[in-house]
Amino acid sequence: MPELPEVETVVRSLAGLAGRKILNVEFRQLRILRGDPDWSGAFLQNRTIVAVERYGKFIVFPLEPKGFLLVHLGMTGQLLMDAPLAKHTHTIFTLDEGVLQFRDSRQFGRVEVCEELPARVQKLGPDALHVDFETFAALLKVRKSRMKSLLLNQDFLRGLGNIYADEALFRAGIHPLAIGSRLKKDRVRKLYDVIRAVLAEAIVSKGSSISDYVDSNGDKGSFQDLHRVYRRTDKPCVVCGTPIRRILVAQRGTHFCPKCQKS
DNA sequence: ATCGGTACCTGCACGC
DNA sequence: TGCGTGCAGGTACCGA
Repeated sequence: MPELPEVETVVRSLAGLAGRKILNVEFRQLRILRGDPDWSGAFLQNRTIVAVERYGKFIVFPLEPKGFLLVHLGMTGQLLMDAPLAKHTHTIFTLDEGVLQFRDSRQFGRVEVCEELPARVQKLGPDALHVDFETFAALLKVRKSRMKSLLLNQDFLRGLGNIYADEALFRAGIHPLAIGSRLKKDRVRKLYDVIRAVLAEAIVSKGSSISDYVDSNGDKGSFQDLHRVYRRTDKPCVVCGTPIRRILVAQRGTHFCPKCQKS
């Protein structure tokens, strides 16, 4: 669920945590903790949260005097401030002011404590919202995979997921099965521009809430009302009226207009 | 080095 | 009502 716009919205809603001290942490479900619970709990105790940042789809809490708390929301993860504990509350952070909890019904999300950002996180591609055009074009030029797979690949570009990959390819008029390295420069430019546009618009709408997504105050986003192809199978294309098709690419539901989107 | 397929979970909508 | 099926915002890991 949570892709770049949703994670950005959560991060912004947690900005007030800068300066808060972590007094105690309770790991109720160890599956979602990456690392040793005793070490992680002891490391976090009495550390101060310096800031709340986004790294692709990761939420990063830099700590003083050192280290990081990382949270990935997976498909259904939620970070909530001062909310009631619930069935799927897996981690409870007691702060000097307030309580932060991690909930995740599907348990695909992860909480991780580290002294340095792990290599697998550092090696992710450039951020989808901040990459410059020349870098984006150069990376795309050497990729032979299908565009949909490529946009989902965080090692290529970090931040996009299933919703915004489909929405961006539609806006760019590019077929999800098109091969990256074969795209002409003007189409690459168009794709670059619409990726930034759709992400920026989604952030303004505070993300897309399909079923679970909420920010740390429990508020839903509204960008789902502005989706043009995602989960609009058989509905008319907003541009040409052709029924939107759904196919599987890389095992993910992929929505596109067969008339507007060309290889 | 890249790529595709599979596994990991719970919950919901749907058809019978 | 209940059951089986398919689907869901993600990533890690495996083998080709």
